[in-house]
Amino acid sequence: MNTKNTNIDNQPLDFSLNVLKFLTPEEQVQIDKVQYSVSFNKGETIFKQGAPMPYVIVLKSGLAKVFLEDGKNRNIVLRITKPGEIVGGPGFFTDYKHHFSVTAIEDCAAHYIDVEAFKKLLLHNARFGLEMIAYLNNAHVKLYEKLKILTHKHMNGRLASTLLYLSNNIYNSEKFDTTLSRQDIADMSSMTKESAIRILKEFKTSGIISCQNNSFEIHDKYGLVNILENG
Amino acid sequence: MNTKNTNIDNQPLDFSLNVLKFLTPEEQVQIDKVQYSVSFNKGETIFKQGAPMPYVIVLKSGLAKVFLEDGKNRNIVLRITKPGEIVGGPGFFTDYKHHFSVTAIEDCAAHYIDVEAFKKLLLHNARFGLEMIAYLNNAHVKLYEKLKILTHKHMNGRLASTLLYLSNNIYNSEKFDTTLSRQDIADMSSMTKESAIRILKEFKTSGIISCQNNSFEIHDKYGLVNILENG
DNA sequence: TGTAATAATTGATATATATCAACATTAAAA
DNA sequence: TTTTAATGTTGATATATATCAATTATTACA
Repeated sequence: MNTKNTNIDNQPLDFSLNVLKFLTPEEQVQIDKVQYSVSFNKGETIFKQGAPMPYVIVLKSGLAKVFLEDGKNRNIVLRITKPGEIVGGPGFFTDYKHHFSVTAIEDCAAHYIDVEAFKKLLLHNARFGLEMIAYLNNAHVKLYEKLKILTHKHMNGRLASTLLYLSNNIYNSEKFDTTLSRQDIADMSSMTKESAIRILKEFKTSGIISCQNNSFEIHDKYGLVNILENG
Repeated sequence: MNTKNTNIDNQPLDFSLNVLKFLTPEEQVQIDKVQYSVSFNKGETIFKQGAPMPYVIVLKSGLAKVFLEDGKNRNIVLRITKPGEIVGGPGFFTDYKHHFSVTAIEDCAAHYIDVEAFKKLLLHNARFGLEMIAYLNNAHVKLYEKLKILTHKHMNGRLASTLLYLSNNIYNSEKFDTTLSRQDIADMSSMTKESAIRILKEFKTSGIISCQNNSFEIHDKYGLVNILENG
């Protein structure tokens, strides 16, 4: 954290963005009082796998990578998290620890919500709890997809999947600049950065994409889908 | 399904086993009325990935494998499910479809609970909902572990992990007979059956385990842990 | 019980992927 | 700007793992 971290000019939560919209207006006022905002610079750690989790975090602006650390030096980037998303992970109501790390890949702002206050809301508003279950289940299904891709697809397919994810889910454009490094892209695709670079070049040579430094453009989305599905 | 499938002599649910214990006595009576029991022979499909999910299932007896199908011919066995465990998967409150398949690996009996009745309980009993969230989060954390092992460990480590899982979590003994085939064990470890067989032989030769047909014995559990952690 | 079908095993080989080392480029800092 | 550090790129090589084909053991079943 740095000097930008402050809750002096605290920003209100945007309740339209996520399951928090299922809170009653009174509950929303109540939770807005106990939350506070923190800013992070690109590259800063928002929280760290294994650390205790006194807060549920809702990203307010910027992008962050959510990743598993394996104790050695290889990471698995599970997803990129966007504004409005709840990042607390499955730690709550189990061991109250974070089970993944989150690092800002752009300058970020995040709301911190006390986990006990959050729990109280779940205990008093069953509808909210139900929506939370739906939200968690959704994340769970996505993890199954990831597991299938990472274990049963070859490198080309895995990298195609990563590019499609970035284009469709994160940058919402066939053309995007990213602050992700080649290593990050490799960590999203479960391969070494050397392999990621080689396959990017292959894709470039075959005209499916173009990329230079941090600028990417997907020319043939169907081609990528085909590589993902058929090898 | 076969002639054993019947709800004529319906068995009552055992509420001590899982999150259902957080239901009130009245709710337990209510849910016991709408549930019914079904029996499956070894090898029978309990439910199938992609199928609609009108029921949450609680295994009553026997063991079943929970696995992802990738559309081709390779499966990922996520876990073995035991009596008392809720098997409904993350389909509920998302798309009401099953996101994995479940097949009996022994003769099984299962309780079927109407998913709408289950949902109603969640809406009326927030405590139950909270425990359900904890339960789902727990499953989520385990999936992270699996993801780490399957993507960052070599075959020896992955197979060691599978053997430890069977011994510690399923059969609760260093010595166990299993109804899992070599292919199942391979599917749990994300490798081909040929590779699984070769590594089992390696483990046998080095004296860490012995196995013949369906009988396994782990002689050096610490050795397996070491292989899992260090290669 | 004998026979067919299924599962387990082994070996030879091909392929996918990581590793290592060198070098180039870009970004950061003084 | 110059220098340093970090990141990206390429090629050569080693290794892990899958595939294929053949053989044997086990189970189901007529």
